[in-house]
Amino acid sequence: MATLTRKQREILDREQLILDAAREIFRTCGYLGLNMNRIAERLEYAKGTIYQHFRNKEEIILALAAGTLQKRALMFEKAAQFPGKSRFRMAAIGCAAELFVKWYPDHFELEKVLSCGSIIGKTRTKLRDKKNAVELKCVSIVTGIVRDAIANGDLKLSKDVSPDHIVFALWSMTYGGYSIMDSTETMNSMGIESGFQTVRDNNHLLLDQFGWKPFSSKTDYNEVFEQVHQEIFGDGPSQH
Amino acid sequence: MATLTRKQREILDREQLILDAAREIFRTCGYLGLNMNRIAERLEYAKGTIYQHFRNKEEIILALAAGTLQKRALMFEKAAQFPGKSRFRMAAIGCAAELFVKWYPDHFELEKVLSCGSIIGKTRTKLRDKKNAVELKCVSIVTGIVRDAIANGDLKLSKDVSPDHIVFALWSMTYGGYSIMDSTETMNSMGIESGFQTVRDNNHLLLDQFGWKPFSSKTDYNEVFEQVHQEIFGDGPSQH
DNA sequence: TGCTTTTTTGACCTTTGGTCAAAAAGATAG
DNA sequence: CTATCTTTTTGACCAAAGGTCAAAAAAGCA
Repeated sequence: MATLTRKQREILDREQLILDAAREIFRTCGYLGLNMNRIAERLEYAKGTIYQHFRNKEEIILALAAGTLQKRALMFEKAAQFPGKSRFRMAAIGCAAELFVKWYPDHFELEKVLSCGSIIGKTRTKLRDKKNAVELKCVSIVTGIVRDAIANGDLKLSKDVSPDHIVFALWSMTYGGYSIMDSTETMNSMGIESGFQTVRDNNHLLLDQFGWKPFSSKTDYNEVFEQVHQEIFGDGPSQH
Repeated sequence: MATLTRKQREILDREQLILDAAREIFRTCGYLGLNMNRIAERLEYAKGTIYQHFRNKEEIILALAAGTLQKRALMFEKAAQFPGKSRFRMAAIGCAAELFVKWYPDHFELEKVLSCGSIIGKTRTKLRDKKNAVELKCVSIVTGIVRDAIANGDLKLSKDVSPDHIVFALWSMTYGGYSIMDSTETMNSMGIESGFQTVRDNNHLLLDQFGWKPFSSKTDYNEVFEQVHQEIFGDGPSQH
């Protein structure tokens, strides 16, 4: 039948409770501190019950990452709707990406754990695909903006550069920059005042070089950033 | 006294044996598959003996990473000595970085594991500092080339850009690109033929934008890459 | 050779991931 | 409302792995 029994709904709700508890534990205790006993204890369920929802803690972590990634996809969607020139919309994506790592700092840690081969290897393909689908969505939103820019003449690509190439470049720069910022001591020895600002600048440098108008010499993209920040993301992370 | 007893030398040598065994196990079984019992068993030592060298498996992984990083520092040193224009020397660094990840693919996996807060947190500051020192060495070699370029006029920086800024940009792009390449399924859905080539291109795009001469429109940097490859790294990874 | 110091060993303990038969709760039929 | 069947929950149990340490073995020394 279409509707769920009361019990079935109860079980479904519990899944979220487990994830909430797990996220909290992961946030404070990290990968090694997160364990099934602790989750069960906190929720006052038996350990076996947790295992009915998730095969192991790695799958819980994967589900957590998929959850925050979903939020990023929503943020990207909102950003892509920023009215105005294509490059402003791309700047809005940059704003979304930056706010995302600031709003959900634990997501980065989740990603790092999941990037380890032997850890992600414990999860089922099916669940990984679910997360990958969300990630692909983020990518395709960005690619869409690039295509729009080409379509309306803001951007003319030389024939050895594709839209995917541009997306890959921005993604590399942003992901790499954030990674270095939060996991390397060496960063502190370098004379970088604000890592976030530098990543922004570098991305705009790239977009200039690709020939995407208007160039950053003509437009103050920090102003655009602030505008996007206020108008689109002014209400902070939405918790639902 | 200055010289070591036979026994002391034996112990010192054993440290390397442990690391060799651990590297092999880590390579094939990853973080979760590496454990003290297995190392001890393989070397026919008691577990307690392993613990005399390393406090836990995380410190072994850290030592392994420091080891390969040392090789990278040596490669960077050789690359920096490439004779010719400053930007060619920088291209040589790019070549070194690319060959490094190809020659020592397990290093990347080590780095990913160590980037997890709760894992790196189990290691002593002293050991982390040792690894950081090597990393800083790599960075300072690159910074040195940037300074040389400025000194001889190949590169004129606008005053809102520092040498560290350039190094950070290149590092972000390269590290980010390699990360995405080897841990994201989404990469496959994108139309990137060769990730390595794209990272190279993107780095040169950046250097062009920073105004570092000669520009990639004037010079075929793939040729420079091949030249560096042959002349400096033609003999493959040196095992010693 | 006998004593002291250093090193090695593996039994032992604890934690944690993971399983499963039995118990409890819930649904259904008479 | 009761008896029966089905689903869900439980926590005792097991195995694997991290980590410790007192006793044994080896090395150094006079």
